Amino acid sequence: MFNAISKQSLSDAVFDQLRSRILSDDLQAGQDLPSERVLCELLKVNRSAVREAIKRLQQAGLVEVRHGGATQVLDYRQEAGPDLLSSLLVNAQGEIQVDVARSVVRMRQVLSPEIAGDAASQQVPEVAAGLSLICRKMAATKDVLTLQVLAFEFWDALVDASNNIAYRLAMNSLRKTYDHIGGLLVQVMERELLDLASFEQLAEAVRDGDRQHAFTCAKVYIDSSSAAIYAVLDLIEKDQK
Amino acid sequence: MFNAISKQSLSDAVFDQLRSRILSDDLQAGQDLPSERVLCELLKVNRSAVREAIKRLQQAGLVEVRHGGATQVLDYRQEAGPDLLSSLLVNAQGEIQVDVARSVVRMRQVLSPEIAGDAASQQVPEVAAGLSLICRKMAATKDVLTLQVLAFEFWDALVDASNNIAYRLAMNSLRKTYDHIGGLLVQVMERELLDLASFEQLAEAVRDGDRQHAFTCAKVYIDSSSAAIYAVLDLIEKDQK
DNA sequence: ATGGTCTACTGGTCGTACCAGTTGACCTTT
DNA sequence: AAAGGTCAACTGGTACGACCAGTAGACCAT
Repeated sequence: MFNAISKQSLSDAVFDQLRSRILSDDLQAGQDLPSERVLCELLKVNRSAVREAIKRLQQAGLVEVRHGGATQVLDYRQEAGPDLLSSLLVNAQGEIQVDVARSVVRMRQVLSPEIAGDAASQQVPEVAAGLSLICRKMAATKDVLTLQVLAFEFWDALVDASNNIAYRLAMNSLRKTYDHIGGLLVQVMERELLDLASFEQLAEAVRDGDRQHAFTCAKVYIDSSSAAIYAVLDLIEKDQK
Repeated sequence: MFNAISKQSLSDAVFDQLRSRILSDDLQAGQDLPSERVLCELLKVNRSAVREAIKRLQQAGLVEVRHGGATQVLDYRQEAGPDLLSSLLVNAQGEIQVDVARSVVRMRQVLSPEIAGDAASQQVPEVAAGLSLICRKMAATKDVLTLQVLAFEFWDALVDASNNIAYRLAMNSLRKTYDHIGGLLVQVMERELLDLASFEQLAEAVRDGDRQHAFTCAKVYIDSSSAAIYAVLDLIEKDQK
């Protein structure tokens, strides 16, 4: 398999560097960022590149910029949104931050049953059809990677079906975080992925509009899947010490 | 009371306009954005302003820009994070999007009990102290506005105590959405705000490390509070028709 | 049908000049 | 001493204009 060559513009590089300095407390909250002109000097790039990077930091809730005054570093724990999770997951040394990973898994664990329940109570026939289609596709393959993709599609469909834009956007952020370590998880979740019955049962509950049953099915599945991940995270944590 | 004069830079204005065009499907997903040079012409601003705005759109997950190719509008439902909620809440005509509001309230409703439960099971003495301090402050005031602020602080402390960065960042986004309509909610939630016993009970459960009790207390409180908000949203919806 | 190549686009970078808001030192005035 | 005005030296915001770099499509040679 080939991997796409990753390119990065200058402003992206500046953004990455500043972000990681902020997230690693190298630039602490309340502190002033060096002025744009100074940053140009330090980073040897044009001011436009610096400005574009700072705009993105601002958008991400990491800094506050005031015309005429200095640009201040904010407390990301207080200001930023879940978009940050994917960059928090891996620290500057490339190590996985286990506590961040646990947080993400936990949130997914908590939301998933509710999503399934809400989806069921919407009672949309097309959704049920879509879910069982995915189930059939899952039954037709034995490749774990394909299964994982289909499983993601399954949950994606459920999230859409829940008709809740907040769920949708939140899961988008969680998904992007998963993407960073998705490879690690394939093996871990193998057992859960092969457990087709769970998916079918859940699809059935949604078809029947049985909120409670959908909730329970989803909970059983996601709890066991989460437990498997937690176990791996514990191992990683021990390994890092 | 005085209100700060709101200023807006050009690139902010460009960002706002493009964003709202995207969110209102005026610029649909898959479509190409006009080229930067054309946008300059159309909007009568410098290219830097346009570029900074586009960088922010990119950061928000609304567009994909490819060097050499055209900049494409993405499907925000699939790509964006919860940061978007606050801009989705109010449409171009200034009307509240009731379904978005319902989504946000629902997500908060679902997360809150879990947050409380997780916070309780962390068993940190300082947290318990902080919570009861806030309770005492709440008992000492009868001003609803102050109460609301304190209530927010209370939940904020709980979220911190849950020791879950994903919860934290998600609630940040939800909070920013609330801020837009916070004024509307003060009266609605008056009854819940005055219900000090709930807060105290919850604080107690957290102090005792009683996960189950904390969960239940939080659920009872947040369910009734949510119900009140749903009722108002229903009214608003009827009013808009 | 494949692969080169040329051209007219697209976004990316640069440097410089100037506009606009903030801050603090300093100097009045009261 | 306190209030307010003034000015200089910062800060970020905007503007042009030039050029670099990647893409996509038309066209041509193989």
